[in-house]
Amino acid sequence: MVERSAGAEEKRRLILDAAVRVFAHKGFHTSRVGDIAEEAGVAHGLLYHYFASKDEVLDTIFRETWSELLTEIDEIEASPESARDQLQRVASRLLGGWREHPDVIRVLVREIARSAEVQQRIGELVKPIESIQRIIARGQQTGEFRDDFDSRLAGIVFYGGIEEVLSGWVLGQIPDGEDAVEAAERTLIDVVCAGFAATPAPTVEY
Amino acid sequence: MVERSAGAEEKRRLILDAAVRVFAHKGFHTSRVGDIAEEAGVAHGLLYHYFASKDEVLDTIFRETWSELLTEIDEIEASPESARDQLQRVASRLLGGWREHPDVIRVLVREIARSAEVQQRIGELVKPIESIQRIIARGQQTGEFRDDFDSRLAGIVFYGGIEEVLSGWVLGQIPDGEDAVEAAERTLIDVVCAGFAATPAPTVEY
Amino acid sequence: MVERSAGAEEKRRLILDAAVRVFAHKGFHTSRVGDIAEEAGVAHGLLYHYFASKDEVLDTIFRETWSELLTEIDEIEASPESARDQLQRVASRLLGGWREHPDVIRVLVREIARSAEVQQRIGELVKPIESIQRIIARGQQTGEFRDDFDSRLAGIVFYGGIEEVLSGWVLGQIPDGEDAVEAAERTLIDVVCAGFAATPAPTVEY
Amino acid sequence: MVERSAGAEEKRRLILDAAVRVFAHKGFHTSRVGDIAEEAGVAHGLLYHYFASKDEVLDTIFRETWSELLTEIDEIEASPESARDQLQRVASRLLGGWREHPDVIRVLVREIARSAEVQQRIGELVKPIESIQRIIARGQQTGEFRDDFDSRLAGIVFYGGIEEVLSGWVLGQIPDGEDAVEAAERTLIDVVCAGFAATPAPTVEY
DNA sequence: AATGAATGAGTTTTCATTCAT
DNA sequence: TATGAATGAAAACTCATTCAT
Repeated sequence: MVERSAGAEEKRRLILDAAVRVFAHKGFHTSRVGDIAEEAGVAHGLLYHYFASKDEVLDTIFRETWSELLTEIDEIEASPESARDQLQRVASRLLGGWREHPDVIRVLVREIARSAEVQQRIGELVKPIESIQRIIARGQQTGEFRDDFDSRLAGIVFYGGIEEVLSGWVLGQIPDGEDAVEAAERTLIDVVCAGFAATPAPTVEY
Repeated sequence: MVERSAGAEEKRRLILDAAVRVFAHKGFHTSRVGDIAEEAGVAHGLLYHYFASKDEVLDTIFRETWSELLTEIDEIEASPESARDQLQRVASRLLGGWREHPDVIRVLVREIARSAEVQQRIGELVKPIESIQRIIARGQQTGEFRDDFDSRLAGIVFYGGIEEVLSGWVLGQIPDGEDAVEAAERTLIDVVCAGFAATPAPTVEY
Repeated sequence: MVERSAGAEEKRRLILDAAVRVFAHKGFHTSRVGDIAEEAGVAHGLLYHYFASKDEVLDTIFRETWSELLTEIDEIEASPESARDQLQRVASRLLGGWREHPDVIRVLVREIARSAEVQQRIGELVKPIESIQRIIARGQQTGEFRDDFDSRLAGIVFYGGIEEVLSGWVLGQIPDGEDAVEAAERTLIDVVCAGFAATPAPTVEY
Repeated sequence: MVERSAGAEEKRRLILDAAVRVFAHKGFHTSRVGDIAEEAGVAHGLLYHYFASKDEVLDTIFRETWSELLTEIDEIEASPESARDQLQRVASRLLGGWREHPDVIRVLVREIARSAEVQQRIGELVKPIESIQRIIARGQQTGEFRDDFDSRLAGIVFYGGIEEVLSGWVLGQIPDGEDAVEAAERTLIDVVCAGFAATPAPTVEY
């Protein structure tokens, strides 16, 4: 990364933050470079001083957010806590992001998570899922979770639950209040982890 | 809706099917109207004989697929089966679509499900979630499920699990074999319904 | 001209009349062939059964109206009346067309009179002006009019006066009542012929 | 109106002048945006930097020309001259435009003056006629003109005469030499004002 | 660094015309 | 005759990107 003056770095941030807001509200493809520049209060030409293309702006948003996230998830995964607690903290981290940076989440969920284009450019997208899958698998090995289900699929289901809740907030389908995050987190963990739980498996009788 | 000759209806289908394939492979925004026409083997002008715009083609794809889906889900919801069985069948229907019409699912998942543009045009997108939520709530009322969790959030989590599995297939992240669908379905139901289940509730201690 | 069955001729008229209405309201370039067909209540393909192109429809409208007009003007020019009376009748004929076929006049004034394209195809457009110019010149020769002005220019001015009045009606700028036509005719003749008149200003008495 | 750099303003003019030439020779509807750009020697995209659409280019041409014209006509109307002299100067100004900017006149006459589309957008089109009508009416009040004719209709006739002369030049129907303008002006005033005149037909002596 | 004028490839859409039925 | 499905040339307009200043 090239060393830049403080003022320059400021402008870069300005553009990046503006891009997040614009992408969040209009979608990547529908957003024009001029929109971003206008939102940032700079001339659109300046964007090309800091980024090679509109695509690179999106990539950058993702990477900056994601790398931080990945670090934290890695730490959680490395902690000595129970699998259940680890899952809870992962969910908490992912859902909590919403309250702090809703627009960033909007962009991640809508423009990145399901886009094949970006998917190809960025392999890191699936890393959180992989962490979750490993946590579950470890929970199965330690006997904390029962082991009669596929941890890979279960990880996907767990992660999908998180993403859908985020998506619900993004699209305004579910109430998004002060304690909405906590409620969502609790429900998710309660329900899914109960399903994972080793013991008194529910006596399902058909 | 205008009455059309049989031959004309055929061409309309041709274009619609071609559009599904093209959107599935290149994404809506990246697909050109000419691509669709070429794939369908017709002149691009013909597309505008049947549809008002490229957008309307996407809308139509969604609506035709979705209305059929909604009918089936309504039937499931109205059946006298247990909540768990109903959920299983809903999941089965949603996941089963992948095997039968993968490209349609691709388009639904990538272009429609999370797109704010389409979302605004189409309120029906959330109906399956609502069905699921009602099924869960009813399960709680009958005592089949425990009632110490929020059925609305739980519905979202369940639906999210389904969508993420589909997404995994769409993006090629999880194996997609002959029995992948059945496996996914089983895991989903096993895990999540176990979490819902009334008895030996997990001893949650914070 | 090809002999046609009575029914066929009817359809042709239907289309032609519809075209007049449509051109009058939307202008030639802005009118689509489909608009004409719809207005006529036939399929747009049929138009090409009777006319070679959209252009030919406009040409036909012009020719059918104009040839009748030219015949009448020729008759007026050949009559033994005074120049002033001839001019009055020409003006009367041109302005009177408005009451009977406003849409035709609309099309003539707006789409044909000033269009270079049509102008080139149709030399007959200027024939009324030429008649007027000859009538004036003859009035000068007989001493009815003074001869110290250019009859060609005067003819143009006279004709221009007529056209502008029509244009005023077309564009809704001047009142268009029952007797508007007569009033316009009188003013035109009063004023302009008085200007042409050889001697002592016209004592206008009705 | 946005402040622009001198160089930018130059390019804007370049495009506007090119548009006048192109519209004058091919007509508005037949001219492509690319033609204008080519004539101006710029990329067609630049046109959209300065104007919102092809329509706006036409509007601008009209407005810029017309507002200047209206100012001058207002000045004439406000002058202490006789009605006849005022009419002469108005005619002179309108006809004189032809010698100076024939292409602008071509566009005004053919594309704007009688177009319903433009008419609706621009109410100012009729202002010169209104000035003429007021001048005539004032002439009637002062006794300079007889008052037994409708000044509104007379104004239209007068203006129509002017427009038709311009039209004759535009369409190449009347000779357009060095002194054609002066001749036309003289004939118009001679004839029409004589018709207006209160008393014994004008003894025109040069 | 910063601006915004300038470029032009690319896209949707329109619509006159043809033609099989 | 009559229909309307089918064609495809043409045109307006967009917008990411470049570059002179």
